[in-house]
Amino acid sequence: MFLSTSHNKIDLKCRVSIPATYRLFLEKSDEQLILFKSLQFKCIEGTSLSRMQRYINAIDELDAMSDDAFVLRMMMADSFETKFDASGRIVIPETLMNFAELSNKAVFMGIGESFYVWSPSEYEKQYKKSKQILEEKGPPKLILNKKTE
Amino acid sequence: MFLSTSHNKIDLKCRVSIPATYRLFLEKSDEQLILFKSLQFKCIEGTSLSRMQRYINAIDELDAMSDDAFVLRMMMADSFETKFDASGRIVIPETLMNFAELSNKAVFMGIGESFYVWSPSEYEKQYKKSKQILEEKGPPKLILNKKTE
DNA sequence: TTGACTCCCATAAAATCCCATGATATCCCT
DNA sequence: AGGGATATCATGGGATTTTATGGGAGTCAA
Repeated sequence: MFLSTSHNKIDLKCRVSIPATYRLFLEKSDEQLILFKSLQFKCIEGTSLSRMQRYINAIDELDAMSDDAFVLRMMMADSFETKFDASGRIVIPETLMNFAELSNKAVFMGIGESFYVWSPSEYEKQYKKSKQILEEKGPPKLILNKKTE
Repeated sequence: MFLSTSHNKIDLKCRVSIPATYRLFLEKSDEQLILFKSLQFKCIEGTSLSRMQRYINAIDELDAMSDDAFVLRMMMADSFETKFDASGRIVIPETLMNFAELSNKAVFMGIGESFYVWSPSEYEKQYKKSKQILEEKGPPKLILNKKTE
């Protein structure tokens, strides 16, 4: 499970340490790490290859000319399979550095099956936004054991 | 898995470097590379021989006299089995160079089980279109209800 | 013998591996 | 429970390998 948040340094070679807990989770389940452009936010999203596989399979099930297929294919094209060096770091591809406007700090935010990588400023912005929504609307109504057919 | 995008040069002998990640994927799974004319776009499509086999099987399940079967057989006829030279390059057959209107640059776009090879201008067009769809319609439904069973 | 194609070698730039270090965190022994 | 010993983590930088690309020599066929 990808959980908790940590602020790590990006060095001149675009290397960052993946939080050890994330890395151990991937290693334990013998999974490759995939990084890609978030479709919703200005951040990188990280997840396991097998989870990404689900989206790849979906492409074949859609009408090849459909809008969803278009967007999913582009998502694959903007994805990178990465692996750790001996000390648990990955290199963030230049495309993704630019997309998420990263320079020398990355905020890792675990959200369960995947995690986000933000620039510190973008992270702050999102964090404040969620706090504000919470104040205005109160806590979300969560249905924990919803039936998933 | 064919993922990510890269812009490679086509030299005077019509040679291009296949992105190393694609090549390694094929070598690791001991697969031949097949190139053929895309049925949907003005680009070359590349995939593994075993996936091509699935297309062939699909034809057998169609009415042999149908238009679909006819078109698919034509596609087979324009397919090429290619192999790398010692430094990981392939030669793009002239038919395919013309079909995709390639000259001296090729954009490799990995979409999972296969990849596209575009001319830079055609790639741009495709890229912009998907971005526009994303803006107008938002991410595909299956991204939004990420089931975490 | 003239193209067209295939090997083979060369190279600059980039990616990756390898070793080192200070800072934490964890263990273990009394 | 204290406190030193040990492991782990995040980070830095140099050495090595791989990648993408160019060009020439050999080969085969018509």
